[in-house]
Amino acid sequence: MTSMDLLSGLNPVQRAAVEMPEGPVLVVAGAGSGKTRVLVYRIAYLLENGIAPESIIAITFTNKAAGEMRSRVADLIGPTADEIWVSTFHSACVRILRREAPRLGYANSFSIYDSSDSLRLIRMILKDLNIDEKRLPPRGVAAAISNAKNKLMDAGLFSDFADNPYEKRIALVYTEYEKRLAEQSAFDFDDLIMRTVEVFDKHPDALARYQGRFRHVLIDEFQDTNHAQSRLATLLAGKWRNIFVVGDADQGIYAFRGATIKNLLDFERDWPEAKVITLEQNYRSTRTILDAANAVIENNAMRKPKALWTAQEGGERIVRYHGSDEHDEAAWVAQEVRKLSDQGHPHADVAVFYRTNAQSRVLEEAFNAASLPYRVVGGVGFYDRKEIKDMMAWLRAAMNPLDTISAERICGAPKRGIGPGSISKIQAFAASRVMPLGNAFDYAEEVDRLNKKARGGALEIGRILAHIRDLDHSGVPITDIVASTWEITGYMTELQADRSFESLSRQENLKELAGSAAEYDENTQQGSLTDFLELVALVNDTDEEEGEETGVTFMTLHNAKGLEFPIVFIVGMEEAVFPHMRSLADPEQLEEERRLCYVGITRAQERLYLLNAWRRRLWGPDANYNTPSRFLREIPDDLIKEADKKDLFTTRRTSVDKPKSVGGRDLSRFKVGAEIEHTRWGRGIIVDLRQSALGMEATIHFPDMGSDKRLDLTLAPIKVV
DNA sequence: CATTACCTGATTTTT
DNA sequence: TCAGGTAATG
Repeated sequence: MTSMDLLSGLNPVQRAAVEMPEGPVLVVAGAGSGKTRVLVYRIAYLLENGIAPESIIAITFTNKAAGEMRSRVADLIGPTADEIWVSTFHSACVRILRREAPRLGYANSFSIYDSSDSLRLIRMILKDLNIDEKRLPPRGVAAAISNAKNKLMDAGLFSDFADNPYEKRIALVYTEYEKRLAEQSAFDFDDLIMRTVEVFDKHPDALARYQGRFRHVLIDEFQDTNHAQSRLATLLAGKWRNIFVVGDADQGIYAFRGATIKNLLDFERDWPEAKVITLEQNYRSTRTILDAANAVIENNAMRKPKALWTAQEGGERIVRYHGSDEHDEAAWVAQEVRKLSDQGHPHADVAVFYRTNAQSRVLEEAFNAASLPYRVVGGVGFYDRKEIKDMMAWLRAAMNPLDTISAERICGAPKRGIGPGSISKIQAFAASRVMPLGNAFDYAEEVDRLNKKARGGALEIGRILAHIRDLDHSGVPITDIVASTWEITGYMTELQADRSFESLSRQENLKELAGSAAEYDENTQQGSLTDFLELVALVNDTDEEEGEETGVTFMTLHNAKGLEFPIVFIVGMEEAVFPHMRSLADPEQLEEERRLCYVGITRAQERLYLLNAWRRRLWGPDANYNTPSRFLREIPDDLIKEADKKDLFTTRRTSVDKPKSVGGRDLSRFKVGAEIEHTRWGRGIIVDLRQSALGMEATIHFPDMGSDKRLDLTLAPIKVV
């Protein structure tokens, strides 16, 4: 491909950005102005001009963005693209640390602790230090440590700066936390960045290697970088000074996580010879939508003025609907989606955004009631689920015996007669032999006063871990290792013995885990278990949502960044919901909410709907009456059209159509109030029935057991009496 | 040691 | 509302 062909699809400004000579470049790119395009073409341009692919590193914020960039570059220039480092900050750092970790006294097979692992560790430390969780909430400690690490403040520095009793206590915990992470050869999320920087700071030869290699450093979404990340970028680009960053200060929505748009605003100060290019033409949205977005964002005081424009004229007016409550709001969305689909708009063209994940629930109910297809992106992470964490703990414990968090976890998954008491006995033994907990199971015979059951259980755990290691060494596909693990641990058998609804969905989840392992096996020539564990640690399931694009998409506004849809609904536009309650008191946080609103609005290509509810139940028994969001007031009236309410109630949910039979079993006799008999638990009464993803879920009260059970009717061994 | 029943407690966004 | 931790019980 010639240079002419390559660049022909770009406008003059985009093209100028792509063709910038070497040296630092800042591309200020408004929403929908072709930011990703510029990055992708820049890479292609560099390659065309003789830059070796392995000397380019492109860093994005999410795995999804990295994947997209990789495939778009591959589309342009073919398989050479594989040689380029296209990754997130975190995975780039892991890649560096896999090699350099020994310099920090870590094993190459280090574990990566996610936030729930860190929280668990912090709880243990609080217990050991005899600090009451009420005096020092673990979550707060975790947040403080995370913030510190994002600012490259290690425990020592933090202690030096701690000037009140509260901070001093946190400093104590932080110090111990770091010590234990090191003992367990584990990094938490924030460590991945901070400790990579530490390697570079302490070992000039390591820094020199990467600096020499990466002749071009490209960074997407620069406004979302935190101090540690921007420092890392600065270090990497330190030798060649070819740092090409793209960002939009108006779309910075991660300050709560330590991101600071200062990095973007100070770029020219940090790189005095920098060239700046501003992309202001929007190719995505209608004039109406863009006018609304601009009108909202203008209310941010702390902002450099910038106006996006579009060549598109007019467009549909923005539709407003005032729901009476959240159910009404959701039902209205559903009926409008139905109407749109009758008019020929595919469901996949529609997205519904909300501020918090909890809001998806009502929408799901409404869409189920209306039999409309949807998919929820994000929410409770797949890898956060118990069964997944349990399975991962087995694999992690096998690969990193120092990983105490995982070793403790597997003692109870499934139960083997090893309770807290036995664990501390084994731990004491391990300590006396200077041996990691993960290796101590094999020596259970030598542990003092361990009861018989625990002893046997521990020995079995030891055998299982050895077996997993064997499988890994003999190059067995990861899929088989995963499946073998849930077999030999007895985890799957235990789940299968239980016919409850939860158990079924857990089994499904485990199979899904095997599915992602299979995907890994397919895409990797010589994979290893460690490699797979790393992938799982850094990739959350929202990233890989290929496949069915048939339904309406539900997601949080944060998740929507970087995406676009012809038709967008934003629900819950009320004070205290959006802007979120926790931001109301602080002007800076409020501006972040406004940027979030800006992001949401600019996702829409053709039509935009903004909704609020007068009355909403957020948590607990009583409802909130919130005024409409200030962001609504900031949009000029002439861009907005009020929706009429008239046909709403025709589609209100009156009854849920339940399938007569699911999975070949006749369900019509199961009704609320019906008396049934269960082969194991005896007689019971159905107190609730609901349709679920997997079939029909019933809540059944068994008087003899004194408790309710949730069962799947298609599978549970029950019959109507 | 395991199970269960309560009982908190906390509720934003995520690599 | 709900999940996760803890206390009480088998």
